[in-house]
This record gives sequence, C-alpha cells and structure tokens, in this order.
Amino acid sequence: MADGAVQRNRSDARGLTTGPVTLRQVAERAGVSPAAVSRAYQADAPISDMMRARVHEAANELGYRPNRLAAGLAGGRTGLVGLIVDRFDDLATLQMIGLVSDELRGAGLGVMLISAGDDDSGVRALQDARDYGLEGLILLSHTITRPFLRQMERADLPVIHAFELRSASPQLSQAGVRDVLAARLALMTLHERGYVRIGLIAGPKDSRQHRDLVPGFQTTADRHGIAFDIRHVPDWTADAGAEAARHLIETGRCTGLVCATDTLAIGALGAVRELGRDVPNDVGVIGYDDGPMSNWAGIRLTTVAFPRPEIARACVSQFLTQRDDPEAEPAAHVVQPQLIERGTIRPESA
Amino acid sequence: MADGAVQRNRSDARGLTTGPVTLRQVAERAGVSPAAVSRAYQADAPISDMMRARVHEAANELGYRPNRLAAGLAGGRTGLVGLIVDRFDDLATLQMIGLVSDELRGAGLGVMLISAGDDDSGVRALQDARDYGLEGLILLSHTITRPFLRQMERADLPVIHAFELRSASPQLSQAGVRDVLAARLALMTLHERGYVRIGLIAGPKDSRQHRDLVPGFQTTADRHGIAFDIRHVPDWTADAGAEAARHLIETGRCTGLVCATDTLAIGALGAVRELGRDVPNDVGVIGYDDGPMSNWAGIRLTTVAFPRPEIARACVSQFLTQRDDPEAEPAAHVVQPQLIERGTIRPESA
DNA sequence: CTGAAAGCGCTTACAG
DNA sequence: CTGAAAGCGCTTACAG
Repeated sequence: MADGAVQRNRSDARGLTTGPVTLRQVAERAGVSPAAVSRAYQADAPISDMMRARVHEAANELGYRPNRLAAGLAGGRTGLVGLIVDRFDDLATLQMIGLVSDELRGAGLGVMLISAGDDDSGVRALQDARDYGLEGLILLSHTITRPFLRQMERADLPVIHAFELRSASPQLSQAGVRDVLAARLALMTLHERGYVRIGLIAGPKDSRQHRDLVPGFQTTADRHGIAFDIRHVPDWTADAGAEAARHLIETGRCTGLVCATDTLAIGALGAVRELGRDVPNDVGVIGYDDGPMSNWAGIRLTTVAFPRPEIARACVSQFLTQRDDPEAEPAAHVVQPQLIERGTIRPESA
Repeated sequence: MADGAVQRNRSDARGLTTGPVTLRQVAERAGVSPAAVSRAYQADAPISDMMRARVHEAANELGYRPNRLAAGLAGGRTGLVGLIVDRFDDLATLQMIGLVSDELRGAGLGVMLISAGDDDSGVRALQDARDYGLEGLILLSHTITRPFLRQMERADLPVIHAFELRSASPQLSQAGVRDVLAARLALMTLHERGYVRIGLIAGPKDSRQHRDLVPGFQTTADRHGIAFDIRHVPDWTADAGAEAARHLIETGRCTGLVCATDTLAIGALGAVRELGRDVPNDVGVIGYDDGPMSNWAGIRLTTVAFPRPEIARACVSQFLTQRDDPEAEPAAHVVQPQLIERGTIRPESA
C-alpha cells in the first residue's frame, strides 16, 4: 500500500498485519468473495449452509468481528437505538434503563444514551438520531413535556414511549400501565379495608405524569360514594409527599392515602408517623410504581406495581416490528397494574 | 444513478433529492471541494477562515449535519464512548450516569450504554468497543470483580474507572474518593461527638467496593484508642444494614455507627428505631455516599459525601487527555470526601 | 491553504 | 446461490 489512504492495519516487524481483522481478510482466508462473508453474517441472506459454515470457520480462526459502523454506513442499519432519559434521580428509571438495554442487547442492538431535559432536548435527540444513524428512539420518561413530544412526532423513525398510555399522539407507540386502572385498584382496596376518607396525593397540577390518576380516582369514588380529597404536590420529592399527607390527614381528615409515586408515599409515611398515627391501623398508605425501594426495611410499602420487565419487552418488540415493517402502525401496549401487598394497609379481614 | 448502489437519497416527483444532506451536496452548493467541507468541521484542520465561513453558510442553508458514523469509519474517530454500568438498583449510579453522560455530550461525544454483570461482561464490553469503534470506556461501578478488571486491562483504549481508588491495575485510570480518608472522617466525627463504641457496617467480605474502609477505620480507631466493632453485611441491601445495626448495637454495645453506604445506613436507621433507641441521642449514624435519598424527610442522614460532579468531570477530562495523547499515562484523580451534616448525629457541643 | 484521489469496512442490486 | 462492481458519507496523505 503506497497510496495515501488511512492505514490502520499496520504491519509489524515480520510483515504480519495487526489490528482488527477485516471482512476482506476473512474472504481471502476462506477463499470466497467479500460478498459471501457479508452474507454469512446476515440472517436472511441468500447463501448456502456450506458457504456460511466455511466463512464462519475462517472468521473464527482469525477472530473476525464485523465492524458495525461500516455495516451501518453501507447497509443503512446501524443496529443502534437511542434511549432517552430525562430524570436521573429516580430508581424506577434506572431499573427501566437496565431492563430495556438488556432487551435491546438481546436483540443484537446497541444502546445510545441520550439525556433530555430542557425544551430543546427533543430536537437534539433527533439530531443525535441522524448524526449516529439511530434506528429508533425509546423514551423513558414520566415527565415528558408537550413540546418535546411535538418534536418527537417529526422523527422519521420509530419512537416508543414507555410509561405513557394516553395516546397523546398517533405517531408514537407506547407501552405502559393505564393509570385510571391503577387509581381504581388502589382506591377500592383502601375502601374495602375500611379506611373512610381516602386522599389522593397527586402529582404537580401541570404535570403529564400520572395525570389520569385524578379522573380515575374521582370517577371511582363518585360511583361508589366514597368520601375523598385530592392534593397536588408542587414536585415529586418525598418532602412534597410528606407535606401533602399532613394536609390530607389534618385538614382533610383522611385515613387512607393513595400516592402517585412510591417516593411520595415514602414521604407520606414519614409524615404520618411524625403525626403520631399508626400505619396501618390508623392510616393506610398505598404507593404507585413498586420501585426497588418500596420493600426496604422500615418502609414495606403496599403499592400498585408497574410491571417494568413486561413494559421493557413490549417497548423493544414494538420497535422491532416497526423497524422490520415501516408500514406498521404505532401501537399501544397496555399492561395491567397489580397490587403488591406489604405492610402499609390493614390485612384483609377474614 | 443507474448503478447498483444503495440509494437512500430518493428523488421526489419534482426531481429534488430528499433525505439527509451529504457533504458532497454542501461542497457543490459552496462551490468548493468535499475535502474543504470536511475540514470546515474539524477544529484543527488546515483551512482558511474564509473557506470555513463559506462552507458553514452553505451547510446552514442546506441543513447539513455530518454523518458521524461515516466520519468515524473514515477518520478512525467515532466520537463514541462506552459507559459501563453494572447495577441498576442504586440511585448513586443513576446520578453518575447523568453527570458523566452530560459531561461527555458537552465534549461532543456520544454515549453508548453497556451493561455489565456476569463474569464475561468484560470481554463483551471489549467486543462492543471494537464493534462500534468506541474510543474509550468509562466504568461506573462499585462492585466490579477482579476478572472483569483483568479483562479491561487488555483493552487497547483508555479505560477510566470511577469510584475506585486503589490503583489495582496501572493500565486503568481512576477517579474517586479515597475510602481510607472517608472512614477516618466518619469515625473521628462520631468519636468527637461523644459516641463511645463505634461500629462499622462494612460491605460483604469478598467485595472490592469500599474495601479500604475497614483498614482506614481500624487504623484510626487504634491510633486514638477508640473502642470499635466491625460487621460485614452479606449484601448491599437496606435489610442487611438493619441486621448489622441490630448486631452491633445489641451484641456489640455500639452507640455510633459508620455505614459503608447510605442504603445500609438507611436500613440501620430503621433498625435503631425499631430497637427503641433515639437517633441521634442514643445512637449516631453516619452514611457514605450522599445519595439523592439521604436528605429525604424521615431520613436526614448525616453522611460522608462523594462529590460526584467533580468525579464525573475528572473521568471525562482524563479520557480526553488519554485520547488526544496516546502516550499519556493512566492517572488517578483523588477527590476529597466531605461530611454533610444532617440529623443523625448529635450536634457539635458549643 | 486547497483539491483530486484513494480508501475506511462493509452491503447490495446486478448478472450469472 | 455466488462474485465483481459500485457505492455508503466521510477523511487524509499527497501534490500543488
């Protein structure tokens, strides 16, 4: 090679080339064309079993691994998916990151982490998608804003939104729990266990996260004639949960508390105890999420579970179907909430 | 184009090409060579200011964005860094993911998420690094195993290990707090505040995480004649912390507790209260990490802080120096621990 | 400083 | 099914 090209495969003293093995070297070794080697690594390529075996043998001897960047550039499929995360203070998110990225890896895909946050993060994410040839975007966020969603709709690649189930925009796929059902489950459970006035600690008034908890709660309470009260928190912290709990208990005279997140519930639990009330005898508390923390000693929170593994699987499989068939419509995967009973409500009376 | 190439820039009805703008189109529009366009996007390329301006103008008119995959393939720099994470149940990790990825983005780098775990995850990470042309690896892990580290040492790219400060292997760079110093700080504080026997809730016996807490603690106690006791937990859960606290208080008669993590400390706090002891009057507790949770209502944990933003910055800048100068030696960035005083130890007597 | 040329490591119509 | 050829969108010695 006496030309002016980049030369990454340097030759060592003995004239052997070092550096990553390329497809061409495998082709030479196997005595086949480069095209054959390429085909041997594609599941549905027109290639005979014999040829495939021959290639893989040579590849193994050489320790060949296809360069996915080159493959992506040539074939248009980078095998890269963007994972958009906007909160870094919430265990549930972290757990989802782990689950989704494991699913993705399992499907042979690479995961690019994109952090969102400000209002322009949507366009930035889309730019990243183009810059790096991402094949799809998975949104892991409760707190997504409307402008962000609007920006996402302009993407010309599959976008799957985890957690969200409100069909806000028909271009986006979704996977998650229906909040209305969760609210009903929590409220009715508290009611059946004999708690009289039930309070809902809801998210911030303008928040989109768990927004449907409120109508679900209200409708159910009205239908069953259950006395209730609702308190919106200013933010999602445990402190805000504590403050709301104090209000609902002292001013609202509630004995049952449904909380929009486990974090809020944990704050509420602290407040209840500071007020000198016993949990679960005087006051019952139900959280929402089943975050990793809710089963800790001293917490043992009864909560409505968010089946994250199922949601993670749904996200990835939905991405796959949209990728493999660009005509496929976006879809919503509805997952059922489930009550995880621990220590913060009275046991079922036998 | 009547040839057999991939054709992603389709022409629409009016004969205009759609799809991402390419470098070639910018070159034509600006009336310059493709090489010039390429140079206009590289900070230290030999190009005149005028040329650069001309190119950028054309690029802006067209909405051009360089394809980073192609750039990586041609130039050998993909701008992609791998972030290796092995725990998805720990807020501190999540926070670091956010901080490090923001630092990386700030440096114009893309972040690939790699989840580790089993013993082969090291070689898998290295494979990913090659497959996707990663330029470096940042390890976000407390619980890294020795085989994993061994595998990492074989990497021919910069590897930065956050949290770890034991110079286990000279090939790896590190950024973190020195645990010995943290142990000393926590122990001496408890001692000075009048707690008599001080217990250390240490990590699992075979764990590498915070392993240096034990010698740091022991040495300091010996030197100052402080009575102490040490209890290793079987795992890092709050429950294990509670169990260890019970043992240290009841059997060991300790009144001061140093905990290897905030999570353990939170478990300990629960146990102390279940034992009917008052915090901080009867028993003082100090955590380690200052995780996002330690300041929650009902917790208010006094803890030794891990200055994560500083560590994140150090990781990225270390990566940058090693990338820009392949001769640069791996380095360790030592960061000072700091006591964050909240409600779980007695206030300083005036 | 600038451009023409060769090449990065793959993939995919095309023609056997 | 198989191979030769052209190309994906860039970058970088080389020669002005």
